[in-house]
Amino acid sequence: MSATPRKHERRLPDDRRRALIEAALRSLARDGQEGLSIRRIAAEAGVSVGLINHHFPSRVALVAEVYRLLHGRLAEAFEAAIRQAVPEARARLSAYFRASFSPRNLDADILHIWIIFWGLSRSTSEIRAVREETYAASLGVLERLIGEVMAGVRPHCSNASGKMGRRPRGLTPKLLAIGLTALLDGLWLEWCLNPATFQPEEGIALCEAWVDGVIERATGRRGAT
Amino acid sequence: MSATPRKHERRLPDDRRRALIEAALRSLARDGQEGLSIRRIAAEAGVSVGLINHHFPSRVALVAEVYRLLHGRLAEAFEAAIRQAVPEARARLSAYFRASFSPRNLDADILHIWIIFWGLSRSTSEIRAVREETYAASLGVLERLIGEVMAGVRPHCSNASGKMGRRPRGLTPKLLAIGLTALLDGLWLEWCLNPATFQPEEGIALCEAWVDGVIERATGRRGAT
DNA sequence: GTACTTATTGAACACTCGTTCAAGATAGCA
DNA sequence: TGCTATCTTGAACGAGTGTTCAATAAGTAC
Repeated sequence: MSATPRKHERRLPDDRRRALIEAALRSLARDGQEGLSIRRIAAEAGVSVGLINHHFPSRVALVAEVYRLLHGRLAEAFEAAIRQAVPEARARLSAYFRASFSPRNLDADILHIWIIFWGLSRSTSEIRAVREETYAASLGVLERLIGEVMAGVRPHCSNASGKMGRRPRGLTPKLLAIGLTALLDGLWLEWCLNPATFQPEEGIALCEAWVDGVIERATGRRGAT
Repeated sequence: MSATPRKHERRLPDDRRRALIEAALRSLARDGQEGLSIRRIAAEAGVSVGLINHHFPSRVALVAEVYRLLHGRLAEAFEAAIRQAVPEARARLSAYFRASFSPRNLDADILHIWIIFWGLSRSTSEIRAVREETYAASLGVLERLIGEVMAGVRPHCSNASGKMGRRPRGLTPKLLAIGLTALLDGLWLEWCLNPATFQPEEGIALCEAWVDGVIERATGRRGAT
């Protein structure tokens, strides 16, 4: 009646790689900086230390894959939220904000991982490269949405007191996307350092106000009533 | 004829402490995360490893002092810029932005140190406490300026902390200060991760647009610019 | 059932880490 | 010129690091 006394289980390289990446993500979420340790990742995956270097050329190669996985999950969640929204660009931006501050994404343990990645990207060119690649992708999504809002879709908010100032020059959709990304990153950062600073709905309100105020002004048009 | 062959120089505790804090700051700026090492800090200060624990109870106590020093320098620079500006609150806010993106403050090596502090504040309560303390101080400065801009109050008038005016959607000066801080932090972060993403004057333009658009809207008044 | 490929193990290596503490050096004071 | 207080040194310690690699074992093909 004895079960097979296997000492370990062999898995296909692709399966094992994915399992290691996900274990590393959990280790990072659980232990922060210290979760980067090969031994902790191996323990989290239920595997010996040596296995990681059998599937990844180095530790940073694994971390880079964790970066890609985490970005992919977030990007997928945001794009799903956008797809489910009303087709107007302005409404889709709102959906993006709601997704950004939804309980599902406001996970301090996960958000802290970005801080670790940012720290690594200074000295580790491989991590820096992944950051560039994922930042450009995120920026592109926002740039397109902002461009659509500026181009023709009427803002659904009204501005009772009508006079607009001079049209600010040089606020291109790309620069505005950089600004909005900075605002979002800054709010995420503050929220994960101290969730008591503001409420999620206040974060959304700040983003909405940014769009209503800054994009509308940059477009040089009055808000349609 | 022979110079005294002293093996080391004794210094007063306060002098030595300050020298160690400044050496730690240089070490952090030079080597990033690895610059946190006691041995690197000691080498940067031209001192033996053991001395640090003679003047500081632990390594994090020293790092906390570096945090305070760095914040103090930045805060001093910003407040000097504000003081030198025209007394109108809006102009002082602009001076704050110009100081924020001046070449003197846009030092990637220094900005990277904030990332290290943010990372430490997750696991180290002492660092987290310093972050709270300095964040609250920075926020207070911006909150006061934003409050004055919204109220249309001149800086020398005593500012009663009563109601400042109608604020349609709960965008209080404090919440707006949180948003502006997030925008500034996000822009600093992106700039130090990749200085090629935007130019300093573009960063200033984004902040100005934020004030012109968001604060104006929150106040329910038309633009002052 | 045997041969073979290779996923997996874990000890070993050569570091770095923060902290401790006995021993030594220095400056002020007598 | 001692004497003394204490600033300073640096070896030692125990623990942790990423990576390497010979040995092992699991699953597949024959």
